[in-house]
Formats: sequence, C-alpha cells, structure tokens
Amino acid sequence: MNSIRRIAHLDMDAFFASVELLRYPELRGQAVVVGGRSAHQPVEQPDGSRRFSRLREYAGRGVITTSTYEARALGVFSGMGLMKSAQLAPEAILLPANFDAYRDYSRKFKAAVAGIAPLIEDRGIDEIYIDLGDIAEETKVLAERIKQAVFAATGLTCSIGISPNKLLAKICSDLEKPNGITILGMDDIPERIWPLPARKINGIGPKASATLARLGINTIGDLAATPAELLVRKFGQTTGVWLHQVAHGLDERPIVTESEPKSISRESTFERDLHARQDRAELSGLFTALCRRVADDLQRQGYVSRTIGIKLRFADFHTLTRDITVPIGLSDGDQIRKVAGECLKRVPLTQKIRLLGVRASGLVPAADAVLAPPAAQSELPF
DNA sequence: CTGTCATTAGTCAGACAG
DNA sequence: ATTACTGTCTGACTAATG
Repeated sequence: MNSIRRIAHLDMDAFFASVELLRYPELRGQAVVVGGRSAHQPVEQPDGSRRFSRLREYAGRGVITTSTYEARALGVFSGMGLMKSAQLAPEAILLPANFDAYRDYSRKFKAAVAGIAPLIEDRGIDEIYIDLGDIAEETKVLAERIKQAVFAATGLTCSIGISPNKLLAKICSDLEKPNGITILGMDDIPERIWPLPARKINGIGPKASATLARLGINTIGDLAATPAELLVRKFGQTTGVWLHQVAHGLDERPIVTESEPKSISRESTFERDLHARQDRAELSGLFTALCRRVADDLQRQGYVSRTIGIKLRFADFHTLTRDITVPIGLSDGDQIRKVAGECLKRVPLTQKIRLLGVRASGLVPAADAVLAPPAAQSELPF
C-alpha cells in the first residue's frame, strides 16, 4: 500500500512583527520593523500614549529580523542592514526583538495545532510541517480548522500549504500569504509551480540560482526542462540529481518529529571593530563571556561537547573557523575557554575583528558522558 | 617491504535557512 | 557607518588505520 501523502506546511504571517502588534495595537497598518539590539524600547508618555523610535534615529550594525507587510511595500525586508533600510523608510517604526515573547507564542501555536494533528515537524520558531495523512476530514475544512485553532490560541494568522510532500507544501504556503490556504496536487505542478522562480525551492539559495541563471535557467519549469545530465555536469551527482527531482515536484523526505541538537553556539558582532593587541583585554573578556554562555547552554540542555570551535569575522567580512576535538566531553566554562584559546592561537591576527563566536559540537548527552578518569587511575590496566 | 585502496575521523569553508 | 544570530548540511582535503 502506497497511498498519496497529505503534508501541510504552516508558516506564521510576519511572525515577530505580528506578535509586536498584539502588544502595540496602535501600530496596526503602519510600516514596522523588528531588529537591532535593545536601545530603542518604546517609551510610555505622561498622557498614556507611547513614543516609538523611527528607523532614521538608528545608529549601529543591526539588521532587520522581520517587517510588517506595510514595511515590505517600502522595499524593506528581513536581513537588510538597519542603516540601509533607514534610507528607504526613515519614518518606519523600529522595535527591538523580544525573543521570550516569540518563543511563548511559538509554543502556543504549536500546541494548538498538536491538538488537531499531532504529527508535527518543528522547523524553527515560526513554521512547522504537519502530517495530515490519517485524519479523516476534507483537506480544506481541516486546514480552516487548524487556522482557526491557531488564531484562537494566539490572535495571529498563518498561511498553510497542503501537498503530497514537504517540498511542494513549503512552496504552497507562500503562494497566498498572508492568511491563505493553498492546496495543490501533482497535476497542478505545470500550471502553478513551473512558472515560479527556481529560487522558490527550499535549498536553492542566492549562489545556486545565480549559477542557474547563467545557464539560462530561471523558472522551476526551465529547470524541469533541463536534461539531468547537464545538471549533474554543472552541479555534481548529488545536487544535479536533486535539482532534477525537485523541479518535477518529487520529494520523499519523511516528517521528522524529534531530533537531537548537533551543536550549540554563541557569537556576537562588536559595536566597533576590535584589534587583537590594542583591544586585547576587551576581546579577552568577551571571549570568556561567550564560552561561559555556551557552557550554560550545554548544562541547561544536558550535553557535553567533544569538539570546541571558534569563529572570527574580520573587518573585511572574511570569516574563518577553527576547532579542536578533545578526548572527553566538556561543559565547563573554564575548560571550554582553554580549548577555545588553543583554537585562537592558530589564527593570524593582523586585521581588526568585527565578530567572535564559540561553538560546541560533537554533543553527547551528559548522562552518557564518559567521566574524566582520575590521573592516578588512568595508568591502571582495569 | 612497498604500494594501493577503502574507510573513518577530524578540520575547515561555504551554502542555506529561519 | 551595510551586512545578526543560531543551527544544519555538504564537499574538499588530510591523516590515520587496516
């Protein structure tokens, strides 16, 4: 038996910005962006109204995390530098990100969906895949019911795409955003999927789409019409075959309902570029603090790490990493700091540094961790 | 004994995504 | 005064092991 799967992709609409609008309803209908680091918190006025920061008042190195649809209409999108977006939309409202609130709403919407359809794959804070396979209900009715449950639990809207696989469901959920439902079968691929830019496929990013464009391949339909051999020649066996498959809407990946973390990391971009010698003390303090935060995260989540790594980004934006694998898992801040310090010794520090990061990978659940044997015992045969 | 091959672990960069 | 932060995956390369 191999019946057609029914997979939904649910994506919250402008999630962070929408959560902010619940808190500040007077901003509804305005261009609002979320981003930057603290500072621009709204200020309560004597008359009870609030004063909000404008994008033109911003100074710093932050980027936009999310923007309302009104802001997007002004050409201001997530990932864009706040200084740059201030040129385009100087009067847009700027709010700091409030991750605790977003996590809270994330839990709420996921719980609401789980009450109807429990087979859920978590894809980050604002989206999920849902396996609707066994639910005996007409697809459209079911999708409406899920949307209503999410709204009842959060006051937020979402968009849902439903298709025979994850690839298509993901593309679908974006087709009628915001607050939309899109249901597509394999028959709809030529009409609804092939006209879309290749970039709409999850996994084709800026680099791959530029390479495709150089080959004259712009839409998913162009990609579907390209011989698999050509794609394999240009992208290699794995990627070439994958491109050919996805262009035809084929994807067999299962819904994955649980997973273990692979790495835990912390990084931060400085307010100004720092020099390894000149700003040595400051840099050292930040480095230690990052190690401590990684250690806290490891302990809180119950892991030890066998591979400790660092990341540096220089003034010219060139980025490098170094890591070291140690025989016994670590979760202590000082020990992590020592190993991270060894990594740092292998980096030539000529340029100024704008970002420093610390990463722990090779995670082992603390319960399974091998304890460091006392030195006196390590020489014994048993 | 030497060369080759397969396999695995470790390291690093880069692409991608939310 | 442009470009966050956290995390996953893959490919390339090297070294070690058998």
